[in-house]
Amino acid sequence: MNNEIKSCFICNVTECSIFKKSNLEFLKLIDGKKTCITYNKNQPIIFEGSRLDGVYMINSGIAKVHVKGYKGRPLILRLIKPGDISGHLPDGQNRQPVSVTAVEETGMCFIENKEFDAMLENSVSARQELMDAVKQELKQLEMRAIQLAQMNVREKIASAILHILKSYPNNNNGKAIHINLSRQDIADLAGTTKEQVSKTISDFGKENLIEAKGRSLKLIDYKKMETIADFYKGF
Amino acid sequence: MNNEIKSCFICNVTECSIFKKSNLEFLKLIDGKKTCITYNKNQPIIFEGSRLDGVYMINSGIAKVHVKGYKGRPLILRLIKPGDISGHLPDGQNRQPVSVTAVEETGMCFIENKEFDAMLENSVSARQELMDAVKQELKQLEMRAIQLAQMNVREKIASAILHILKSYPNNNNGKAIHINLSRQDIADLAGTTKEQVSKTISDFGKENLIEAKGRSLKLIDYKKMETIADFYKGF
DNA sequence: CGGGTTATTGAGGGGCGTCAACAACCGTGG
DNA sequence: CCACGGTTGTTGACGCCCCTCAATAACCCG
Repeated sequence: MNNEIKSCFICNVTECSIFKKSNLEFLKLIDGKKTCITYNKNQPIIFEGSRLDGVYMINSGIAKVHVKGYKGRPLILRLIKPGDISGHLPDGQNRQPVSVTAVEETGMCFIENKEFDAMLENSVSARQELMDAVKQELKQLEMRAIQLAQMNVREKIASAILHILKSYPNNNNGKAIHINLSRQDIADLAGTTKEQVSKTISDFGKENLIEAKGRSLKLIDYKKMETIADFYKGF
Repeated sequence: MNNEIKSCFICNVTECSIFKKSNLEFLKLIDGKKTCITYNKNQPIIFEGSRLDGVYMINSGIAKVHVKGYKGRPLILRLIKPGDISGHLPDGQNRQPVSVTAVEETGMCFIENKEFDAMLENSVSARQELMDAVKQELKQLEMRAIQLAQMNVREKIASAILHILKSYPNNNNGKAIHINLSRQDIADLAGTTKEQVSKTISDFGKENLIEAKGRSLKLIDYKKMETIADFYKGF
């Protein structure tokens, strides 16, 4: 967990959710105020229910957004990747509604609420971008609800795999990637059990849709996979 | 669908999501600009995918928020009641992400985007309240995701019934209420089938938790019902 | 190498979706 | 007013999907 500060001006994140239109003065302001933290694999970043006096931006790596669900069972709402924002939606009592945990080694930029709020106060476009990001989250959750309610296990797992692959960079160059997610994690993402995940992934392998062995995953037939998870735009 | 304008100053909605802290000048501004519309039972108000040049506030009645889900099957995300806002979250192409349909006769106040945006522009507290309302929606959707992913049918239907009753005024005075929702609607809310809803409601009747006959519904044992839907805060 | 975690695979059974038949309800028109 | 057809609700039978349990294999890290 090193703390080397990376300047916003050399930030390699091209698709940033809320600083897309920020002008130079703005970046300058933020650049001086933020801190950068690197989290290790499986290291918790935000705890559901805790208070947090600022906002995180993912700079590198991948993290999972999850909640403690019914009877304590975890549910992974989504994976987040560079450019995504986190911790910006505390509830009325200023508590975080979700947990965030690093999946791969993950670099985070942190801005204190004071600075963040001041920024929003002063910029119409920043407010606009924040609202757009939140809308995006709502839309995504809406899709999750549909998936969980109406898909069968096979379809849900196909969707989960596609979501995972989309979260990893270079996912479509035909190379196998190593995902640091257990079968249980995939199950918690798809809304099923780890055994079903094992069996279904094995099925997908036999059908030549993917090549999967343990945590190494390679997509072979993207088209067919999307057909199974017949899920247009989104998640 | 009459269009008589009701003044904000005599508005009977006590728990309004975004005008709670609005001062008098503010109400005065809005009062002149808004229009009021009454929708009949089952009448559509907002179409998913359509464009809408303003924002609705429910003034009276009940409406369902629903989406076209997987393979066209509907999913009801939630019921909304007086004080709730709607249509305020168009996506990037200015399209509505959800449909809204009147369940009971429903009175709506409509404000054009131009006025609404101007209001937000000018008021920190209005922005705050809008953001809070959106956060609330996110939290609620999060709960829905957990329900749909992790509860069994009995639990989901118990949750759905409690949600319905909470949406109706005077739900806890021990009187039967008439809900204009079909078994299919309840199924689309709970994430199951109409037959399961019929059977489970029948079970709940035998267990003396509710008295239900057709669309008349009376809650007998709230405590026990909540235990089944063991679902603390929220939905 | 060894012990603990994780993954795989199969067997078993129950929950729940599907189908079907019947009953109840509701608005319409004769 | 009753007849009637269409929609909605109820109930049971059936069967399959998928959860659970368990045993074995593979993997990972010290």
